[in-house]
Amino acid sequence: MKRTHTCGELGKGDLGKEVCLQGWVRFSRDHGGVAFVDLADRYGTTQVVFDPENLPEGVDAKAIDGAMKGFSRESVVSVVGIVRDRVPGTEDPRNPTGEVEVMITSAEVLNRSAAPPMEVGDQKEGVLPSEDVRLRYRYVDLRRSEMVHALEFRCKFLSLAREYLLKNKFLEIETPMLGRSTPEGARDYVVPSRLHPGKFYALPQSPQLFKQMLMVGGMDRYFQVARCFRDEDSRSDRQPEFTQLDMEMSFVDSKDIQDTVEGLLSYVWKGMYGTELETPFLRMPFEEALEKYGTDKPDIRFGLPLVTLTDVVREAPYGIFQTVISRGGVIKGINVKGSLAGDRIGRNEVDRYIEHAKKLGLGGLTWMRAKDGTLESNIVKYFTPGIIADLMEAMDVEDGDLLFLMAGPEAQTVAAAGQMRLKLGQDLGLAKADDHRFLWLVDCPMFEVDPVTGAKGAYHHPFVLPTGDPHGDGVGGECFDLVLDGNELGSGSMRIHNAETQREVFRILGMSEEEIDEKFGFFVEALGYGAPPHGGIALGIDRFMAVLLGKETIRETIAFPKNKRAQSPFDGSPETIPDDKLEELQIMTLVIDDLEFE
RNA sequence: GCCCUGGUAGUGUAGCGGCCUAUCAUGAAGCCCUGUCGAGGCUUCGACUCGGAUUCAAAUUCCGGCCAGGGCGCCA
Repeated sequence: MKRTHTCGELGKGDLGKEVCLQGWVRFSRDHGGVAFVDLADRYGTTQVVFDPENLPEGVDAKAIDGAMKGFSRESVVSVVGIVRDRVPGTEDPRNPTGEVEVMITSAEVLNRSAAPPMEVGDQKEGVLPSEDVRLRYRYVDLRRSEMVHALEFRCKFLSLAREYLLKNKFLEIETPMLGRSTPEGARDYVVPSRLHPGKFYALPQSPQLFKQMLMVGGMDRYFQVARCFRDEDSRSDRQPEFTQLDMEMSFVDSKDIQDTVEGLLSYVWKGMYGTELETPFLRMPFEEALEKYGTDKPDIRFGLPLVTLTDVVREAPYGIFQTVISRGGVIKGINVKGSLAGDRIGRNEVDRYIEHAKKLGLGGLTWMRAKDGTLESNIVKYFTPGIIADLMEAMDVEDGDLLFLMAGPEAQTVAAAGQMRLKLGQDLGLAKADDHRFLWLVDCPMFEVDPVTGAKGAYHHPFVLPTGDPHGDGVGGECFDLVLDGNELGSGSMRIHNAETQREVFRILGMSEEEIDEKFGFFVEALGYGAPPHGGIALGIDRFMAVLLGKETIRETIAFPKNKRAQSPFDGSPETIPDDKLEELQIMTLVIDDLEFE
């Protein structure tokens, strides 16, 4: 008999029906006579019961009993039975199907499972196996409701996004996976060409050039759920292959793109959560983000702003500050308000923050407490009453507050102070998991200068439209990042649509005319054939899902992720290939039997 | 390339120089049990990541490797 219902849909309305359920044996409880089995699938769990005392005429109890001997955990089974009310008082209110049960009249094992390497049922306060084990047996792990939820969530998100974009004139277009390797950027994943020995394709780091050429091609509005590849070391929020919701629009400005994303997310929000997303999102200039939050992706779910104190304490005869300032460094402060439990952070905890500060690369951490209208600490003696008053005003100090001061070279100290702020926010429980705050990071620089080599690099990428003369000092880029709860979820920009401007930016980035022609000639040429003003954005879907689902890593939102070393625990890739295949591709490797030749 | 954390039965853990023939839970196997739902009871099974060193004695200390994760660099 074929399945008539899933394991998540039977209810009072089905009483008396003969049904066939097929699924996995999650838990079973054999009482010697009566026996219960929780039969589960993606849709839910239904209790089926073997009730030998109450079987209808003609049912072979022995056969059922025999089949059920094979109902080991996670075995796939098929049962036929009658939907009936549960004995009063034994309903399970936690389970949507908990008002009814299926009395088995026939049972069959479809495929017996070996003892599973992990608990699949999620009623219990689960002790999950290590990620290692979970990934090796991902097909078992995927049965857990948490994984089912994550994948359903992701699917629904993308499906709503697609719905919105299609309603708004966007055209979904696929772009090639086999393309050419472009300089700069991340390391490419590379694919050898059999027909052109010695030549290689590169898998796309993003469809950037193709989507721009789609605009030149008059497609007007494009989107794609695009798989992208970057051969760089993994982190909890990135892995070799990832998914972007990629968009591009013609005849728009930055605000149009931002409005489109806000509209898109509002639509998705409504569909996912049934609530209105607050728009427009906050726009925060790049400089303000760095100044107040010490990062270009601020988490604005809580305060604890950083305060620059360099000028305030400039005259204080405190050796550490003097040295730092004389070397052009900065002093940053955080006020942990007494109302945020600053007054409950004890000396031991302060010491731990000092240790943490050192781990972040700071020389140390200066701290003070506000009491009786002034500041207390072992170093206040170096500060005149005037400086203390200025400090208290700059940091908005009240009794009970705890101040942390950090000093050092600017970039490093700002970043470390930002990390410290996040650490405090986390320790004090200031950011609530279900609170989400979007913001647009705007007014970004066009270029960043490598502090060591002095070379200019693109802050976003070389296709961003400069806001002025690209040679101008500190010229801005017409670009913006979408930030959610301290995560960069996307970055967008207006693009250069003038061929000469594009060449000029390449030159500033240190490319010769020959290099430009060689690497980007096709692209610059395209801009010369009627490229409309255009711009777009790409949203990092894996990260987006991880943040919304409250997951620590993007791997929780990907069915088959790579591990930290970019290997696939399921199929064992990457793997060597036979010599004859290498020969066909005319490839020789420098690795022989694990010996690497440099 | 570098730094940090961890590696004990199938799974999750305790132990952190001799009380270790290694704890507990879960699981698996078997038995008992007619209303459970993480059922319950009884019995049994099953483990110190690898190599070296220190020591009378190492799961425990040290060194190195391997494996996993987090981070720095890297990620236009």
